[in-house]
Amino acid sequence: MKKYVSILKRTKLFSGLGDDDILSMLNCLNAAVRQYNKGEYVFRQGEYIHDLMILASGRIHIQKEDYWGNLNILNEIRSGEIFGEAYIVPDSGTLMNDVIAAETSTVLFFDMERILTVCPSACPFHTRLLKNMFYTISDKNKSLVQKLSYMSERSTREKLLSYLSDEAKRQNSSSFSIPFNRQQLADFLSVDRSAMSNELCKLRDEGMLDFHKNEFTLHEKIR
Amino acid sequence: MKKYVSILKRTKLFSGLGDDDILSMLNCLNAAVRQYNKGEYVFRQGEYIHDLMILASGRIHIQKEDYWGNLNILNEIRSGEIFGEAYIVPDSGTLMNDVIAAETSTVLFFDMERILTVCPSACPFHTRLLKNMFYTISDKNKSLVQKLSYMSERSTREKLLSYLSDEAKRQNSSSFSIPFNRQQLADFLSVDRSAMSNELCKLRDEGMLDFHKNEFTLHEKIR
DNA sequence: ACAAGTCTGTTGTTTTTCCAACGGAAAAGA
DNA sequence: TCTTTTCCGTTGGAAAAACAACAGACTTGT
Repeated sequence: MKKYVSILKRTKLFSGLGDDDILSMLNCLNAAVRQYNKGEYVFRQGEYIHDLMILASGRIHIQKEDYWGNLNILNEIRSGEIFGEAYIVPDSGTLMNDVIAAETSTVLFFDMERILTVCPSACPFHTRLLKNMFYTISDKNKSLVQKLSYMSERSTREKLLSYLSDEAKRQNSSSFSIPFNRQQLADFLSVDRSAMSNELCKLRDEGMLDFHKNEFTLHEKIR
Repeated sequence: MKKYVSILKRTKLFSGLGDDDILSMLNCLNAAVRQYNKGEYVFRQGEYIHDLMILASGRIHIQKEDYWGNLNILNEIRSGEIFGEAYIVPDSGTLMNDVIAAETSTVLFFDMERILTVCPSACPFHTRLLKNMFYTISDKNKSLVQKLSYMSERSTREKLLSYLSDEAKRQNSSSFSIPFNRQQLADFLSVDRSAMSNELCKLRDEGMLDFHKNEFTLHEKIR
């Protein structure tokens, strides 16, 4: 278990905790580890989940296969991120998606029940962990709502505007950079790249904004 | 405060707790109440939020106004639901949306810091509250991810298929009913009603599914 | 410095969605 | 029962997005 402490230290869930604290908590929380090879299933649609997982290394895909067999990749979990947090409710039903290792991955499992129940020995850092966990889930929630607000726009143009508008707000400046290239932005907003590129240039020609690579500048509306 | 206990009892956050427990916890958590008239702002974009809110009565809209002044209603909070849970992270930045009373509303405010810190008097039901809160947020998270998966489909047809497919899984039957009429389903999936209606009929004509009003039946793919 | 590969804008065609409008069926109300 | 309203499917034209294909700019690696 010791070798995972340095990894866990850098995750949101264990931030602010010392090596010894983490190590003692791994016992306290009854943590388990498992390795998965590329392509191996971590969970399958229909299973019940009782643990919270942290991906210690590797890359994991949350996939969905619909009634007629069409496959879709919903989310990519990267090293240090948690997953399964949406299924910690006792009667939340079975897993809707498949969870598959996209490359060789190491997963840590934590007993949810233990995390939520303050341990009898009054493990002193449990409170900190609880807070961190709230923050992590709450943060994930926030970004989900935001993404939802972009995707609920009807047109590519409006999706772009709402996303860029939000980024300007978030970075508190009408000039800002985004963490995507064009293809990634298109995937993020679920639109066609070339159509999006086209729309971006129209917006530029109309004087709404300017951009150079990933640097964007929004302009005031002229009245 | 007493008059709110009966309302709170029916919320997920306070489920499983007795009247006296709730009342003592309202003190423990330093709860505050405020009334809002229709059209009044509860929060404005740009504010910092430190509390978790429960809507005791009324209806509240989470709205978004983009950089150029276009308005969008993102979410409707109904009586008994929580909101603001996405902003409990200390450095989560300022609120991205406006929060407005859609009708006369009563809002209860809870100090987040107190909820997350086990109170010194070891308030015996605090642990239960913490669990409930995890469950509530986690549940919200789950439904957000699901909705996101429908909306990330490119076409109306695929949005319908992924939603209906999921409902069939969830209700564990290829025959099931949905809680929407056509217009509501279209709003939920962010598509045009008539186009969606059209697509539904095409799917029916192709033998993929059948429906009568809100009752749907999915058919196996013929190979 | 050169070659190979990636990223981005552009264009024309096909496909899909949006929009407005209408009529029939069902539901709600008087 | 009769009227009014809501819901739903249908249609045709306008608008937008998807798709395929390509060329120039920029990167990367050798």
